[in-house]
Amino acid sequence: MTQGHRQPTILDVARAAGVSKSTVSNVIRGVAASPATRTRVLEAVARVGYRPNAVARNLVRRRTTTVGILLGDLANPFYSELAKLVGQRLTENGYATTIGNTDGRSARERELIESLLEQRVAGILMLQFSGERSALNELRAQGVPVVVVSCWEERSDCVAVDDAAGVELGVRHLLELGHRRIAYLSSGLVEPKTDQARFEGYRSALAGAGLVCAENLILRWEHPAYLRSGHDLIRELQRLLCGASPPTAFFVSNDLVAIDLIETLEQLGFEVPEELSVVGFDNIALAGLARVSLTTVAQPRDELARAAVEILLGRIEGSVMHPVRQVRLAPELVKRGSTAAPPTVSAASRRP
Amino acid sequence: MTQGHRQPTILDVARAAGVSKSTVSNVIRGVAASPATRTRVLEAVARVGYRPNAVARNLVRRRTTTVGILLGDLANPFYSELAKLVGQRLTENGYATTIGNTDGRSARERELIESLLEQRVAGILMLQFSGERSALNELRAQGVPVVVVSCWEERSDCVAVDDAAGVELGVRHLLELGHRRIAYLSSGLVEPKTDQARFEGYRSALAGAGLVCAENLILRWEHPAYLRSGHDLIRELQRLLCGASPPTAFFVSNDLVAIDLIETLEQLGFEVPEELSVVGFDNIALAGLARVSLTTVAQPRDELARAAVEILLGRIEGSVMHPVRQVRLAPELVKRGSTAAPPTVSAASRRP
DNA sequence: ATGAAAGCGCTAACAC
DNA sequence: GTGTTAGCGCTTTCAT
Repeated sequence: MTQGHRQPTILDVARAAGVSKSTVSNVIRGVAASPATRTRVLEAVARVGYRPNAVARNLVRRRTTTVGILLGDLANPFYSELAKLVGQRLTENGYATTIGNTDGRSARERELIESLLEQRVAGILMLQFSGERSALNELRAQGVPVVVVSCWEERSDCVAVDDAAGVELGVRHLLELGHRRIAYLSSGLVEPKTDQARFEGYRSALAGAGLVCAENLILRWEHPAYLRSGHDLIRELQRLLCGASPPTAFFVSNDLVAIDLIETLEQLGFEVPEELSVVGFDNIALAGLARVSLTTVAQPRDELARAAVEILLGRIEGSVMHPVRQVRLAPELVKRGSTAAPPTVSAASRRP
Repeated sequence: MTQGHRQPTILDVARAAGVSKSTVSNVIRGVAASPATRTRVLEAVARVGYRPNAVARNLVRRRTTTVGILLGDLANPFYSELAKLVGQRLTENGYATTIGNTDGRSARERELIESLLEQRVAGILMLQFSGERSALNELRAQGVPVVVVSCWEERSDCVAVDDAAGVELGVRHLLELGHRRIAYLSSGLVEPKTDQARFEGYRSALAGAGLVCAENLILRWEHPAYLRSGHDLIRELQRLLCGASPPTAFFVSNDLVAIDLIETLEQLGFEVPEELSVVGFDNIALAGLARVSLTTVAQPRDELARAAVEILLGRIEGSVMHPVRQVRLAPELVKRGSTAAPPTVSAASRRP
């Protein structure tokens, strides 16, 4: 039992079973084994308490079965929910996962990629991507498969929702409710590329209704922060609300900030949805709570995870040299209690 | 650039720099190097595009710098928030993390541990633990450090909040508000051990006020489910609410279920906190939203993570043979809007 | 079906 | 300070 505290190796098993190393190896991997020796070896394995050393195996096979998952923030439900799904699928396929938080900083992203490369991961799933060209090049040069998830990236395999179409769904819903002055809100919590695509959707949806998007109805900030966290943001919001022709609704580029907005608006004395409507993006679990009840554009997380893993494993186990594979999924509008018809003029003017 | 697609090894660098393998190794590890050769080697590293192979290093050093994190459910904010903190601290200390979801199933837990052991992780952090004795024994036998986090476990290093004290805080708050009939609710989402400890806290707090805990005010179910998910659970809840002497308040063993309870109660036509008060446990971010505003017993997640990592690294890097280290942290009550004084009799009888 | 032998890419004594 | 050497524990030809 206590044998100097060296873990038993395949050689110990071989000796215990009276066979050679390679025979043990064969038995363990389930190839070429006569029933007789098979049981002998298995017994020996149990007797000495042998457990294969994956590190050694990985070295000699020159590949691991670990995939790296890079994400923005594990405390953000959108990422943790997605990470869970992706991890599940990976496990089912015999892969282990190692996780890294970038906190939205591209320096951190580089470090993490570097580390994953040293670990010789079989592939990488980027649930958030800074968009840095160099990172992608590095990975391509190393021949490590990558798929970018939930964020469109032409230069790489990727699977994402159709951002513009999603926003159009949301904006059109607001238009149908009768809103004409719809504000757009976004924070650095979503990647610049994604935000840009969503903003385009917003603009084109307005254009489709013969409306132009007014500069003073747009509020975007770059740091990954919430309204609550910065007083200047709240001031900007107030300026927006008290301008010449204030909005009657908001489209917000992700649920977390949408919820943050609702909190802030209510704190400022506005009622949602009676006075102001709010639409989010993502459909995180939180949005579905009765107390929150956020109307939002749902990303099909399950599909996202399924497609991402399928593409990644395809690259790892086979056709690395194939053309870029990109999947664009359809978003869906989930109507809940944060949207309603705009207040009538008389009701609106009743405000303090 | 394209060199038959074999990654450059330390030997390639050695040749390129005109030195031996070990000199390169020395430079990379930052030991014994004359400034002259140092730069020569570093140049060669850059020229050939060398990246150390961690797999090979791990094999020869007979240890990795990866720690395994086992948790119940990544989609549960309590775990994902904790996992983030723990991962952060680990990264700061040069460790990578690999994550595994047990989904609360102990079979899955065993599989994951087995896999981590094969990967030869340096240590394991169990953010949820089934309590299975055999798992712990196995790990001890392998000499792999483990610390159980947020769940008390005498047989192992662990750091957790004082569950009983936490519940007493919550129950005493309810008592002070004037509640006398306080129900206890818990689901399989929290480990049996933890639930037991919390239940004891509940009982002792009641006893401290000269109250006995009535059987018909207790609702516990074992599967990790929500009220919403099962109609029989809702029926049981209704039975509890319509009994001879119904509760005026609930203590719930975790926030997710507490929020679930509030949703269910409101759906059933009860107002929270006007008719029924609810106290949770954990203080996940969600609980702090104005729309949710859950009074709850906070676990100091930051402290939990800090202590857990400190103990684990202590074991990994040093004193494996020391006596069990256990840290019990003090919980804190966070009063919010889900608790209030019980309704007066006349108000109560006004119910439909 | 089984065994012998040659590494995988690196570190760590130990010589020089 | 630098080079030589002997493995780490396993897989994988290649003989037998």
